[in-house]
Amino acid sequence: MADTAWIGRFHGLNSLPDTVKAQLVAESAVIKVPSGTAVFGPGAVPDNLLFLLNGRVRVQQTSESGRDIVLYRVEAGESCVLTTACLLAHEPYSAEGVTETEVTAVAIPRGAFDRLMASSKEFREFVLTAYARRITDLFRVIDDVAFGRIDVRLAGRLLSLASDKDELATTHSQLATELGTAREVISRVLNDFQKRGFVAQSRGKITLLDRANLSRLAESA
Amino acid sequence: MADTAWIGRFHGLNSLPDTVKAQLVAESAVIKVPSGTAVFGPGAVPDNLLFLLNGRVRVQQTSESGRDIVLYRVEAGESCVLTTACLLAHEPYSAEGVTETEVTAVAIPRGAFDRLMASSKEFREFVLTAYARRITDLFRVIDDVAFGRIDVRLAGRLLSLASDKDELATTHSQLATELGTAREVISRVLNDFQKRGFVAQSRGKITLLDRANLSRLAESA
DNA sequence: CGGCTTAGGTGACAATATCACTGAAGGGTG
DNA sequence: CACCCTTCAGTGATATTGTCACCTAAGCCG
Repeated sequence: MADTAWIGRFHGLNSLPDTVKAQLVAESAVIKVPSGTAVFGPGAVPDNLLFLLNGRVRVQQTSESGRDIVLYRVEAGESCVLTTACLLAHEPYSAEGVTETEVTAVAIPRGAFDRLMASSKEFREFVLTAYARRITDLFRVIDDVAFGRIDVRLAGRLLSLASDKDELATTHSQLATELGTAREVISRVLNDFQKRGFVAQSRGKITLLDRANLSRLAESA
Repeated sequence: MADTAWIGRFHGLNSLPDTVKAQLVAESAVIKVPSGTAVFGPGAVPDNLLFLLNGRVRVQQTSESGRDIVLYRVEAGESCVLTTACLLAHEPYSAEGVTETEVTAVAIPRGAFDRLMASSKEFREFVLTAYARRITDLFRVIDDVAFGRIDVRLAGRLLSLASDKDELATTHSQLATELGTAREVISRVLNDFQKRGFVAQSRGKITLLDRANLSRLAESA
């Protein structure tokens, strides 16, 4: 009996019939990818759909001018549907996916993916729902970039990047990429945060001192 | 013999086996929608996937602050996949689709959509490719909003909205929504264009006078 | 004609982006 | 350790874009 335990991690895959689960397990492979690897993007066309068991993938875009912006992150329990889009769309994507941690993932080959799409309603829903979620993520990015204030966005991003820790090992440049802005802008806003006692800074490190006020700022739509 | 002629309009559907074509035609209905109708969005949850035979649907988003931005347009021969996303994602979308012209479309009910996804590899590819295209559209919007210059974007948008005509019946406000900016900004840029002889303006109307220079500006990444 | 609604203009100011630097921190290496 | 060297961060000047407040003009309609 193959080990189908990982399927339980994917909300929406649990309800697959046992035969389909078996098929899925039989045709897929669990892989490990080191941190910092491009899993798709220009020059790295994948031929697998990835389901993340552990770790995180950052999806970002580089504009012609060379500037970057983070689009969204794929977390454990989610699938990286852009890999399939990458396969199907023959136009080259300017977006790329990079592992931010070591990643354990289930790789489903193209053929198996298609067979599963054909045979299982639940699998179809899972995949289409994943697409829908990414699209909403992108809507959110557009809204933020077009209409959001930089200080509000930065406060929110600091909190979400820090998660439960209070220290954040990141440079101003990286934060600029997170928000699609310039490093100088981040530097100025962070200095302002520092003056207000929200954070402390040292080279390559930011310490959150006042989550309450950062949250309040982040919420002020 | 049912009329399957419209299928020919959809690149990617042509290659469907005849049995599938017949199924598609049998289960779908050709509908007409007047201009200015919301086909999906908050308060208008659809239960059909639309394939556009004629006309155009504008998809735009309204931010919390009440400002709008146009995300992309669905043209004849394309499918409005966001309707399916709308169905699947139980979270409410802030985006809405509005017909810009009278629209003739093939409406495929949810159930038929799912059966087609199950039965036809070509149909699956068609749908997933449509998703991929929308995602690239959104990438493009993000890139423009985050890194593009307003004059460059406006020049490009004027050209694409005008298509082959030289007159454009649109207000500064509408153009502001196109680009997700403020009316005043559009007014200033248009006055600049006018001074440079690129366009002429009158109330609610813009005439393109110098496409060559507008193009050159639009291309200057 | 006079009032009403919508389109568009404008100045002042705020926020953000860009440019061109500067110095400072830390990591190697002799 | 001293010396480079690279990367990170700070800063002033300036350009672009967004915001606010208010104004004028055009067209519609009674």
